[in-house]
Amino acid sequence: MSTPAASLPELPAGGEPLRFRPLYGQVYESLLKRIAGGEWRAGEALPSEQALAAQLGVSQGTVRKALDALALDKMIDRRQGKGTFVAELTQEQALFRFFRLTRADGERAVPSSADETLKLRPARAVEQRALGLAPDEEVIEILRTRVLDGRPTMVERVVVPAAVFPGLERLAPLPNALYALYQREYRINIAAVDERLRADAARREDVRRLGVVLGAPLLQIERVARTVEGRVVEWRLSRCDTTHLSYAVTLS
Amino acid sequence: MSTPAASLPELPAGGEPLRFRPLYGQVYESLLKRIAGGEWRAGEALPSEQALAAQLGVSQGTVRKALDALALDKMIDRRQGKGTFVAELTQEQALFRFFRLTRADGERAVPSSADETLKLRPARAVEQRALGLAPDEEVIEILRTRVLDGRPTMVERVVVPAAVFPGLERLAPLPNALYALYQREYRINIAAVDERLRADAARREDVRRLGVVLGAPLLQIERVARTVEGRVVEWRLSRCDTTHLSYAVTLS
DNA sequence: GAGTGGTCTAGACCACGCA
DNA sequence: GCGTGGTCTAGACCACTCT
Repeated sequence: MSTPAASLPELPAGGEPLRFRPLYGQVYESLLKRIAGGEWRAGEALPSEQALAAQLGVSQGTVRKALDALALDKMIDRRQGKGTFVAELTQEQALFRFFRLTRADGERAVPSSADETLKLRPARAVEQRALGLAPDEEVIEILRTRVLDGRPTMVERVVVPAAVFPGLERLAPLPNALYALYQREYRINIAAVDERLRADAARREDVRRLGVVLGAPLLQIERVARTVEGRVVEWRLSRCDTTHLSYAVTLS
Repeated sequence: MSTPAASLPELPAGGEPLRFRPLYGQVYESLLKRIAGGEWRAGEALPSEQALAAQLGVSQGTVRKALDALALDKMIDRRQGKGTFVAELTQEQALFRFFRLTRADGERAVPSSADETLKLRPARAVEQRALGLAPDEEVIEILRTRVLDGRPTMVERVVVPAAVFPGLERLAPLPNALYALYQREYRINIAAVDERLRADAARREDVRRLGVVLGAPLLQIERVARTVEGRVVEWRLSRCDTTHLSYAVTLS
């Protein structure tokens, strides 16, 4: 667990001769834990750089470097003249930050949902592996059709551990942006998602939900979503009709 | 053109009341131009921070901030104790940095090429648009089958402006990693690629090259590759059999 | 005007690579 | 042991937001 944080130098590998660990890295970890622990809620301001420096007994420059790293990792928002705030997923950010389907003209399409069903059931083998669950643990399955530009475009199956999201099945109908809900209702912040894409032929369920012909090529996206601490809290399988939309990503 | 650089604050929008521009941003631009202009070749060392600071008449801290930003944008490599070097695409980096196909176990598959053909021909409309070419400009088309784990997996069509890569058609057979070749032979550095993915049914050419059945679902990847200055110098269309591999990406 | 983050400087010291 | 980049500090001043 505990992702080394993209913005920080790599941690020492296992069994090393005890490597150097910079001060600002410790400040980073300390602040990260306090944020994750809920000391400040999403949207709330942290103490000022000066205050944190005094509190932690380090210079302002060191605090600044830790805060810069936290901002790079999207844990906080810094606003000149105002302060430093715990990052908040607005409905809009939650929709677009992890949603890559775009129209041919490059505009992001806004999804809505239809035919949503929720189920509480035991985890399947693949879900156990992906979510790191013990045998017999229960999951909540959300099955829904996503509509873009008025067309049913995507069949989405979302699976989360019931223990992590207790009572989620009673919150239906669910909002469009699940990750904002995770944050608001369960204080769980999705920090990154790993996606695996492949092409697959439409099955009967796809035909029924999307109106495509049997065997039509669909883009299948398998996703696991992780918190800052590296805990996997969601597994998701989406099957998309890419006739009018495509999955856009920039690699650098 | 001139991407504002991911690591720098946003540039003033058009027609603004003349906004503040930090010193380190100017240093960044200055060094970027000197690197792009070939003052130091790929792999060569830049002057030390101290030397640059003296040369530019700013403090070492300001130079450092500019160099940090350049490193973030993968323009330079910094090595403690050694120096600062213009980023170099090794054959391996070039292959993996922009290549997302991975095996089920998460290991990156190493591609090789087969059935390569090169052609010099006028640009088609779609290529003119993507590459920003004038009518009647010529392009070089590379058509090849990519083999992964011993299986023909991908049909790849690479199209580049003939004016940008003069004589490329005489360099066949081309190496596996084209971007290392672009850098070595033409001093063109690919900084980022934009990819658009969709699912499509296998056509006759796919059947012949990949051995899939007609209509089988393929993952189609359309790519444009950009230099640091934002110039699009390559357009690429890949069609992949994702039976044994998938396209993996992390969003954060 | 007070308070915040952002920039810039100058200098000390540390970790690392190499000869 | 020297030169490099990396860390840490202390302080001055600037740009921005709000009252």
